[in-house]
Amino acid sequence: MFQLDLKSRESIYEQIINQMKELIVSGVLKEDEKLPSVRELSKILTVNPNTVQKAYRELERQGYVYTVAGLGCFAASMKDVKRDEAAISQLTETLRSTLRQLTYLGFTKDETASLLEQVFREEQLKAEEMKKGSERA
Amino acid sequence: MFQLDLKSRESIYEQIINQMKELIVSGVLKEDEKLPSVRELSKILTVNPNTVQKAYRELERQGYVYTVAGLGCFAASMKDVKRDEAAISQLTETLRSTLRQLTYLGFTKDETASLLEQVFREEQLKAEEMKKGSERA
Amino acid sequence: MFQLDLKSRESIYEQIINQMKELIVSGVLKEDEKLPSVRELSKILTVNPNTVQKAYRELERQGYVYTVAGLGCFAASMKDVKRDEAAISQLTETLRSTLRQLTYLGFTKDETASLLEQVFREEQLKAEEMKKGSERA
Amino acid sequence: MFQLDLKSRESIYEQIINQMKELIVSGVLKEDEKLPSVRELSKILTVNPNTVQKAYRELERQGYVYTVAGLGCFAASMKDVKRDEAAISQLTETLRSTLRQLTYLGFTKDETASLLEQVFREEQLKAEEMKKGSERA
DNA sequence: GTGGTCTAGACCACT
DNA sequence: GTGGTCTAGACCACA
Repeated sequence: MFQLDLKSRESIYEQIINQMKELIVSGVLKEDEKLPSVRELSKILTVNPNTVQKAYRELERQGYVYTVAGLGCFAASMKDVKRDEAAISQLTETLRSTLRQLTYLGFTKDETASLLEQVFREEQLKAEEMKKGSERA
Repeated sequence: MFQLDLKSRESIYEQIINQMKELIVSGVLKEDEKLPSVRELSKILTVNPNTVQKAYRELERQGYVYTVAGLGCFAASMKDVKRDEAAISQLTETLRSTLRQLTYLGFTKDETASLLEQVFREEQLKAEEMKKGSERA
Repeated sequence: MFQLDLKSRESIYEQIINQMKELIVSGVLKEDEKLPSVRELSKILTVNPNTVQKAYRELERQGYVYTVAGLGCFAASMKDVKRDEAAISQLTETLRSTLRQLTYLGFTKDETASLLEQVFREEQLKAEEMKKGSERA
Repeated sequence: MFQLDLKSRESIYEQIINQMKELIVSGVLKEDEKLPSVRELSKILTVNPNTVQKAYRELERQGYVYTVAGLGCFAASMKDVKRDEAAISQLTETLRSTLRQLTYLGFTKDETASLLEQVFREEQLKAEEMKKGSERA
């Protein structure tokens, strides 16, 4: 279910956040479906509960999940996801920076465009597979 | 010449690296042209010399500049820039992740594509301006 | 009759307490009228009986209801409600803190005052409606 | 400088957040002025560094401070404070609930209004005193 | 059982 | 020195 890479530069709690977003957005976790509890997930991933907690808290702050103390953490409606300007402008800045880096490395516009196309296709395939996987289950 | 943003989440030495790359790749700094010394640049930017030092070392490692002991740091030939797979695969991973984040926020494929197109154009304009600016000088 | 919001940060038993107070103070529940039993209410609200139990205990402690063993829980006379200093001082502290937070967000005195006026009016309307509703019944 | 109440229902990191907001909004901490470091403040308050860190992080998220890794945490411009709807609607809800509680305790509208007036005046006086205190220093 | 807070350490990257 | 992340425990209130 989860793939953590301890060697990655992405911190553990960020990896948890992103993979959980993937599950929620792709619909594997339906609205109001319960997420694994903090302790449960921490055992599965052999990570400290605090690390999972940190991820869950950030997910709640961004509107992907909601929390009921004593009951657990649940997938929110996609309508509740906060599409705030700050997040978007930050992502476009990252996008800009990444594209710039690629041109520094000598990538032509065409090379970059085809790379983009490839990434797009891969993501789409991945999303479809996740959906099928959850439907089969 | 340099625009440092202390409030940015990008670390200072990364900002220096990226802006120096910009200057080299765009041709503002010609091949074999001398870069400002570590001390000089650290005074201009009012940052710690160690920070500039670190940026220069990384630029050298990536082949953007070369160092001559006792003389200073010089812009390398663009042929020397290491187009190493590691850097590229890391950048594509960042790209992939960024695009994913955008879809999480509800961006459709079209919206994302047009955002990309826009970023592309902006970067191209910026590059052209820098070129003109350095030609005028 | 009851509106529980699981997504709220107010705990469930607090929501029960507050809404029951509303019913008692507004007169929808007359003096000495029987409240639904713990089991009954827990089924209606689909919450844990312990949660309802806890709410009822707290309501009794504050003097809003009284319990007769074997018979159930009844609305107390409003004279019995404990207007204890502790509760009041805590509420004023909360009030103070909330108003402070608003000024932090840049609310001017006028903005805050008009917000207060609005909240006041809404609460009054709500109280009147509840009264009418119970008189019609 | 700081007054922590370990017995309070308000958690430690929330107390730190609120008191720091007070200092920033009242102008005791000027724009771009450095806050005490995480470790420093944790020693002063005899609290765990993680607790202070949690507070600082939340302050940054809300726009009251900005962080430069390796340098420290600095007071942000008041323009950067995020006046987002979520925060405001939550505060009005708290306001509503508090006023309701007061009416339950038998407070008349007049009593509540005068209480409000009093809170307002106290806050204003406090703000003026803090300002004078910091000007004297 | 659940999440929320807290302590007392540790290691890392950056300035 | 700075903040950022993480571990390994603990205690609390709530359901």
